[in-house]
Amino acid sequence: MTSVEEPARPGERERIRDAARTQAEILDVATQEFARAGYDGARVDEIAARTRTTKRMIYYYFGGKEQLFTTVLERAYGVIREAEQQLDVDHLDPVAAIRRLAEVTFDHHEQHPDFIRLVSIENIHGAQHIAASEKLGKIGSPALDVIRRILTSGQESGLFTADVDAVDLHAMISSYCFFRVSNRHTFGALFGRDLLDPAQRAHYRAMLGDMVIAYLTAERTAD
Amino acid sequence: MTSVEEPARPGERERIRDAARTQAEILDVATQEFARAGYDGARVDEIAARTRTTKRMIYYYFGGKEQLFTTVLERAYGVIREAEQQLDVDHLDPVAAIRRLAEVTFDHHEQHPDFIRLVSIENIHGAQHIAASEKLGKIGSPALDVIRRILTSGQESGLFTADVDAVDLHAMISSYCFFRVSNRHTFGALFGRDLLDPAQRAHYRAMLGDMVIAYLTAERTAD
DNA sequence: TAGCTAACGTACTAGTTCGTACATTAGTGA
DNA sequence: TCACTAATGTACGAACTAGTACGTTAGCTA
Repeated sequence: MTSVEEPARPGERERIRDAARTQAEILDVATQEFARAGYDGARVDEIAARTRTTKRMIYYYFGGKEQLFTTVLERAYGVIREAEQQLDVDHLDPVAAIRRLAEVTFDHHEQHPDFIRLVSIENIHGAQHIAASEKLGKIGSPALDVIRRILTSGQESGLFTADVDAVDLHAMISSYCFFRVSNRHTFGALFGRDLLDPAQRAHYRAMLGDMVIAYLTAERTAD
Repeated sequence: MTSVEEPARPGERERIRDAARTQAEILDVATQEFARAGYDGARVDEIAARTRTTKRMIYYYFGGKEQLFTTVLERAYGVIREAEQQLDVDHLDPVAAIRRLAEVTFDHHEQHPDFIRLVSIENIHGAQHIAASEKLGKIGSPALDVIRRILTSGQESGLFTADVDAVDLHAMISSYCFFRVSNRHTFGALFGRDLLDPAQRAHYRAMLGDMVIAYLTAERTAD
């Protein structure tokens, strides 16, 4: 979890009333509850019960279930973006840079299953909350800029032969990482293989990198 | 839709009572409703209202909402399996066969968005309905057998260098095809690109084939 | 330290939703 | 054609659930 709970730094005794802490606590629990049960399956009463505050405060701070979910989404996407901004691969050659990018994406998806579930849920609802959000609409993805730079560099040097742009490549990498987490349960039930098996982790991680590099550098028949 | 409605073959006048037809009609509508709104978002009353029968019959034939969803899933997976059984690529060389397999998978996902949504929903609920289903547990995938054959052939001939088994490759192909449909909305909202844009269809279809072939046939550093 | 307001809690309601008790009839087999 | 049962319709209830009216208080500021 991306818990923002500060366990009352020593010396600073915990106040009874703390708007920021209450909001953060609601968002933490709401994230779990929405990820657990989906939008309609989530219960506002359940979220309230698992915080130190009451349902009243959810409506006081967030307005309603719908806006609460939107805020949960906004915060979850914010975490991703922050992580993407940490990404520094400019010192690597294009092939190594792309592999590194793929690996970081792979790791990040694995480490944030709740985020994956929220995105799946948002897709079931046609991305209506993203559309309704001021914050989520306009902000681009830092990862996309990174991909764009690597891709240009690789294509100019002739290393990369594939006819793709940054968004395409991002979709390719994301689909692999996302599916592994989002479809873990049905895939496991139907094929008897746990895509998140720790023993297989390195294998799947390498597979992604190999796949992307192979695609980008494959010999193409001129067309 | 996989509508099973037989519009009363001429000469055979439509009976008032027809168990098979009633059940099929319920399943058709339930498929749409569950795919539209998710498990908890779906309304039993809404399903009933959109059939020519009543809610009473849903409980009469299926027992309840939960079992109805399970039956909907069973039928949806059945359709996929049937399609996979049509697949005949044994006359093609391994490279062409894999590309054909990828293309058929690509097409099939695109043509059955409701199925994709149902699987996404089932994953949100931890694949509990698949686990509860007698039918869904044991049946393997015909596509897997096909992949297994192609892979063996390609690896024996030295064409394929990648260290993957059939399940891995199936996951790789599925993830690409699945994501394109399942995450269409959030991806579109965030990156301004519709992955299902008809004008881009051929591009994405070729991209998948290129990717898989490149991965399977890439020159490997011996390890 | 007084008072003001943001922050909070309790108790309730209106509407919804899954599920069922009970009554009825179409169609079939003897 | 008669009786029997699978198939069907109506009406209702119990439980849940998002949201709110109203009252209270912690803690800051003048």
